[in-house]
Amino acid sequence: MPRILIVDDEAKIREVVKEYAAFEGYEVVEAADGMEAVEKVREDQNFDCIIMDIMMPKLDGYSACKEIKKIRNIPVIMLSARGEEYDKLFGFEVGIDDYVVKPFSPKELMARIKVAIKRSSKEPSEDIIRYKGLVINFAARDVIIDGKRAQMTPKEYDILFFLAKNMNIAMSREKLLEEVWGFDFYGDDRTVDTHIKMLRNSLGPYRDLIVTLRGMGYKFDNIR
Amino acid sequence: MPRILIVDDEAKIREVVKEYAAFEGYEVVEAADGMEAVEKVREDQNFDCIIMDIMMPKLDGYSACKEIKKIRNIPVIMLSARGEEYDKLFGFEVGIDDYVVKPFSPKELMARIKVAIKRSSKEPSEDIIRYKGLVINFAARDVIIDGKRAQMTPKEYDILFFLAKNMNIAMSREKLLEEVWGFDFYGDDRTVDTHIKMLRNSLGPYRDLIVTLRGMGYKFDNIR
DNA sequence: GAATAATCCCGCAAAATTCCGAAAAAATTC
DNA sequence: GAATTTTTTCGGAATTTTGCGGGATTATTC
Repeated sequence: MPRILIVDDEAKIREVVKEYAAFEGYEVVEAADGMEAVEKVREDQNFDCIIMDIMMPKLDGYSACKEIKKIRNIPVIMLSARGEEYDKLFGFEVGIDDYVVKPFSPKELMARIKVAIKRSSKEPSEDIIRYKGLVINFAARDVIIDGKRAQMTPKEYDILFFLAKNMNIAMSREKLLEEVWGFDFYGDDRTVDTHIKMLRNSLGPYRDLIVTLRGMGYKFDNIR
Repeated sequence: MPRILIVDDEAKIREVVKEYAAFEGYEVVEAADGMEAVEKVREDQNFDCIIMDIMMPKLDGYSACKEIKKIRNIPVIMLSARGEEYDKLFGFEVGIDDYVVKPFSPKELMARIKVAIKRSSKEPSEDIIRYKGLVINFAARDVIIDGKRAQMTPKEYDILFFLAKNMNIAMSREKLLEEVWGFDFYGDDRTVDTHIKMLRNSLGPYRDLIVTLRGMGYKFDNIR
């Protein structure tokens, strides 16, 4: 269930949005001003979208948006009275994602929320990649295969991480040598083959995720 | 200078948009209906944004958008009368990127165009060519034919990628040998023919996209 | 200095490339 | 429009390349 945060000093507007959003299946949290919104985001970072008025006491919508974006890149949809400067509204330095004019159609707002969430969910975020029982944790530098931690050599980790981070992107041996070994490696191309071989062995049932691109190189591939 | 395409059957609306857009520094191309828009995109693919009405003769905005997205992922902003179904508008299966209600504020429209262009330019240029059920993914180095991944040899990939990247441009055998094989290839011209033959077999139902230019060479051709 | 990792080497099987000749298709000439 | 020439396509076979497994050697780490 996606969570959205509605920020407005008018309780009536919050109420309307909440009602529609609940109907759409969102969990709604309210905030009465920008300050409160920033605090809520700080406490509990997993909002999927924020709807925010511009004119608010304590901290206005622009400034609140800027602060929130520093914490986490949550899509922000601004509400404002007609006549505001559009240039400011969409100012990318503020980071506003979309914008609805007051008085607004709740249906339109809901549609825009949906789009904003969809769009943000598309872009890569996490530091963890999962594929079935394979979990690659970049930060922790470990790999879990069907619940058990995989035992890998440093090079194997490096190659796997590099390929996984560039998922579905073809990598030539030269590119791999450059990126994983470093520019100052003057060795045989075939060294890559050997390490891929060992990596595959370490990956056990997921060995097929590393696919060979004949005459070219390798790629990490989770498609099909 | 960014190029935008304005599609509407009312000349007056096109005129207004054109005026504002010109002021913002855009190059504007007009189309009077969906069919014309699709054709324009096919001919000259480098529009940065498309503004399109929904209600139009010949081909409506939805269908035109769908067609255009097959050719290339250009951001599309829809114009429509208030009261349209928002769900449909933002239907992701259609691929609409944004939406403005008629009668609209030209300033708002300009702001949204700016955002749409900025957003699309930010995302990693998708390096994907689509034609009906054929998807060529350069980065992943794979080709999908009607949902199934095609199995191709390195040379077949290389030729297809080269021809697809130079879509609708005639390529002599010499040029192909030079670009795909490399300058240091001293073999028979007819080698190209054989590989084209195999490539066509691999392309199955899309074999006709590789057209023969008698006495000259080949080209990748998505027209008709 | 023993264990572990990384690199290199060799050979085989499979895959890919090239070449060749014949058939087919298109263009040209009569 | 038939015959001829040119060009392309097709099928197959010889040749070359490539990836990978096994294993040996060298480097690194504790």
